[in-house]
Amino acid sequence: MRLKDLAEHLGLSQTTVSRALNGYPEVKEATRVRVSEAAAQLGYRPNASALRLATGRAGAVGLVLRGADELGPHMSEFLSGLSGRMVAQDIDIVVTTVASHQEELSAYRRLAASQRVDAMILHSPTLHDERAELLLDLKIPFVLHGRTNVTRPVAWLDIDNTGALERATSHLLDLGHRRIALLNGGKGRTFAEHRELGYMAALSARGVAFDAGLIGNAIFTDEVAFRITQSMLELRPRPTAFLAGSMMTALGVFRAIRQAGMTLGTDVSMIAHDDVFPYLNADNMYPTMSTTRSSIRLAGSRIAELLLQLLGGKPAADIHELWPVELVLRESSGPAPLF
Amino acid sequence: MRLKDLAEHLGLSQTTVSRALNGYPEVKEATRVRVSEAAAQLGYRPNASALRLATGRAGAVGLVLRGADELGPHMSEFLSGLSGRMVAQDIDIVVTTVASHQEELSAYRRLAASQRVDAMILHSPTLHDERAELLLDLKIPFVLHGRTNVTRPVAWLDIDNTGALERATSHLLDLGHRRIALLNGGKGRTFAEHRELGYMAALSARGVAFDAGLIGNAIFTDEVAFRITQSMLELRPRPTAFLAGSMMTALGVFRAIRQAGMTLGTDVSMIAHDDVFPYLNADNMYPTMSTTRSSIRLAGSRIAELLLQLLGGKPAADIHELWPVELVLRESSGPAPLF
DNA sequence: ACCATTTTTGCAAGCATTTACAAAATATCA
DNA sequence: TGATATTTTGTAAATGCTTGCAAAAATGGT
Repeated sequence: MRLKDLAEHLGLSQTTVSRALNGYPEVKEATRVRVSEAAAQLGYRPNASALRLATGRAGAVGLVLRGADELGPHMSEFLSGLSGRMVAQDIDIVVTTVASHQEELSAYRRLAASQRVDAMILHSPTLHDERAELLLDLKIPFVLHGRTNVTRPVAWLDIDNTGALERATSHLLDLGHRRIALLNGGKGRTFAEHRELGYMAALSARGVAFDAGLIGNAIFTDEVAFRITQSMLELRPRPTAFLAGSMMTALGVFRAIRQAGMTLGTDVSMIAHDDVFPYLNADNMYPTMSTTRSSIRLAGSRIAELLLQLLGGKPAADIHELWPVELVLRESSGPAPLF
Repeated sequence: MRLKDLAEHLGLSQTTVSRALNGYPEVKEATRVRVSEAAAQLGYRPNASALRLATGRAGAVGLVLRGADELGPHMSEFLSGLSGRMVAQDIDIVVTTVASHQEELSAYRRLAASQRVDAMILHSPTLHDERAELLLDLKIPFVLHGRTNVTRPVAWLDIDNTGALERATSHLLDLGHRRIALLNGGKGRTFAEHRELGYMAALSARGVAFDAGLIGNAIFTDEVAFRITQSMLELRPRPTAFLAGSMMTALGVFRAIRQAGMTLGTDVSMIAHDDVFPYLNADNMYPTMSTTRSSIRLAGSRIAELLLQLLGGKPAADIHELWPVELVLRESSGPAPLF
């Protein structure tokens, strides 16, 4: 069913039918109704390729994922939020996975040159991100989930990681903890650096010495967190509190604490960062988990919105959002133990 | 940089340039080289929309995901495999998320009517799957990951869930276990039904009574598995072995066993299904985990291949692959305890 | 009933590619 | 050296939509 067929069926020109369906003002109301009904009845939908060629818009946004580690629960939630909003505008999300940094850069070049997407989502940035520079050079609009240091204006949405960690760390210090472990993300990643900044700021505000041995930089998985926690618990004096970078990390820390015969919330405290996974509720854990919380799904749908604004012509320089992070205290964080 | 520009730059017609780049035989070798070099030099790539309109192919395949629960680690791995293969053919993967069954069906209709994709990937089927029927009605080619009962021919790739569970269950029976719990996927889902079939077959082959209380049907997450295991361990007589539907499930079972003060591999045994996640290695666990193993990532890349064959004209009826599942015995499965 | 507006519709030219078909250039052979 | 076969290139139509501009129809005022 092409536009032409529909037009013939109605005894109208393609022009009129097209205008009726696209809400142009110069078409008679009665005609519009007649056209809309016929279109719905016959299940007409414009051919996407033709529409894209005619309008010059790709009707799609791109998302590049590196390896499977980036395609974990965080990205899943984010993608849900993103897609939910995009589907309403009939904009596709084109997902590409790449295995290396080089592959990633050439993926952007490919997408840009073939005009497959109108814009990109850039995520998990490093402090100085080559990908952002490339996208700017390629003049392909994008919204950054996170932040990075570039001179040219960039649209971004980020959560206040520094503030979150500063508050969480301060709270643990208030409870008497002095040996506080930080299970952070990979070195160089902006969010991890920001978190470390907040952690350090809180420590130095109290004059508490910093111990590099209490910082772990790794991917956020159960297993990895389990190992790191195990070895940290063997330190003397051992840490009495843990800051876990994600809920997955928290599960690993949890396991290691239990395996060491200790009890979470009394022997050891923990505050985890909660990206709000529907299937991993901090309230339902034993003990319930104290968290710094910010919905990554919400971030996804908001970024979709920002992307639409960007495509609508709003300057990237005017698109910046820094979301505050809640600190929710539950049972896993308690006073430091007295040895 | 359009084809026209490139052609003018070379002093050739669009036709010749197009043919040179697309490997047609009737173009002189010297010309082809000259064109290819200029194209590479100037970074020319055909405009995707124009190419799609001209060829009538969408150059994309669709993947619809329901809610975030479907977008977990399994899908992530699968997607990696799929994308890795598709990128080589310059075929996009268009991802849509939907919140309800109705939304899902209309998503297919939308994709089909607008000819946004050449084919779809259908996954997580039920025994009788309405979505498969719809796709068949819409005449949109698809490859099914799993199996379903439809009369018309369907291309599919599945693993031998029945065989896997039959072997795993038999092995536990050999070790003397008589109360074996099955933590299965949602009721009605084909893979879950197939697994139950294998489980039942093994039981009845030994004349072991079936107890409905030992079967759990739920999503494969740590938390849910933890709860189910906890309550099952309170049964008297309690189960002495667990069949876990996924590695996430296994982690939950693990935790519940430990929390109950029991030891995995001696007090309780477990065999888990391992979809091979790079960050969750059965060999690195304590104790190491016995598994039924089949790489879901490999399935993803193979399905990409099958999809290409299907688009190449191979009849769906000829595209069926049933993969055997390995049984890898490690430390988590041992003899039944003597009470 | 006529003219001037205003509203509504249609014609045809894009958009960037592919690909029948025709034409030109080159090679082959007597 | 032509005539013929073969290789190489070009012309133009087609893909299905949008949209500038022109034409037709309806409306309003006198």
